[in-house]
Amino acid sequence: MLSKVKAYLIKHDVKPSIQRIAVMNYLFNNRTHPTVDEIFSALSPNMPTLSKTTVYSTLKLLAEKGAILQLTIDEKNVRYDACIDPHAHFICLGCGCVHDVAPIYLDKVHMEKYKNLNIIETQVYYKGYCDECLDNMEGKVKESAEPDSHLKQLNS
Amino acid sequence: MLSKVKAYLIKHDVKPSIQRIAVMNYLFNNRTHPTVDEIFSALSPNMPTLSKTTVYSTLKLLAEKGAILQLTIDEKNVRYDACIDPHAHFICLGCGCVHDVAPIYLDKVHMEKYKNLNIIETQVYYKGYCDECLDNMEGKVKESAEPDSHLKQLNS
DNA sequence: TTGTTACTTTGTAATCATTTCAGTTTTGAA
DNA sequence: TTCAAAACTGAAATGATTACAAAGTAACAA
Repeated sequence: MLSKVKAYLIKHDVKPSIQRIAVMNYLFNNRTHPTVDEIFSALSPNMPTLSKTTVYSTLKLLAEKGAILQLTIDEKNVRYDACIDPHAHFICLGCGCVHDVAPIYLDKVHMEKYKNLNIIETQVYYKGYCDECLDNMEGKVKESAEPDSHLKQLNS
Repeated sequence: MLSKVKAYLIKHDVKPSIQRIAVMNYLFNNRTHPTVDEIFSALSPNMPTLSKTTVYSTLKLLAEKGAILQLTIDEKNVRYDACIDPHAHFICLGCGCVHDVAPIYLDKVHMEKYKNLNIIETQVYYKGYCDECLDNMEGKVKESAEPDSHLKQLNS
């Protein structure tokens, strides 16, 4: 079962230590874009000797090797994503949850124009309020929470 | 001269104090996406009583009111941008410089699909190496600095 | 003008995510 | 088995950001 994770690490030029397998496996099974703390807290009970420093260094290594994505959509905490296929992210300004938002394709003509920029990674972040939070607001705070001046939709 | 800045603040429902005008004016004149520290260090000499806390709270207020943009493209520091028109950002993984990358238009069909997400802000971040850094590399480290596994271009 | 009230600014202290580092353990090749 | 390199650990340091209480300022009515 974990041999798949092991193979994945090796494929990405990461030596598969117990700790690295545990972190990578957690990310495969938890697509909630967890923070370092969440990952550490989840693994710690079953791995009492695990150090948070190791979680930090492992995530850094995995991101460097392209095995995972590092998201800065949340100003408070860096989040990690095992899905490295092209897709965008949505964060709810109410509850802070982060969702995948399916593959995004940027305008071909536009991308052509910036070929010379040597882009090796693209991040698309959407910020707004999820359905659940909107329901909880029920019009009362909604207005003040969404000032027009915040509207910056980039669709043509 | 500063009355324009003043009017801009009032337009965005921000009371124009001396400090707020100074911060906003700095952002208007410095389109380098400065960090809190850069803004504070630049203003401090001419405003010896200015507190860094004030710079923090002012930037937070301005962003909340939609007068400026808050960028999390740089993992180290939050950066601020006086230009609130739709545009994307590029950060150089070598020197850390941040450039504007002209307006980006996301695929219309795609956006239609996510109308229900109540998106009120969109951020598009590109990461790569600027020309200057590429020149300095001259092929030697270039290879190791750009592993294929990092390639995640989102253009179709 | 004076008094009152709310808002803003200031500086210090606290917080919290992240990094550094030195010592220890593990791994893997000879 | 031995040994050097790599990985892990935990404590301490760092550095950005926030909390907070006190001082200053603006608005405005009496």
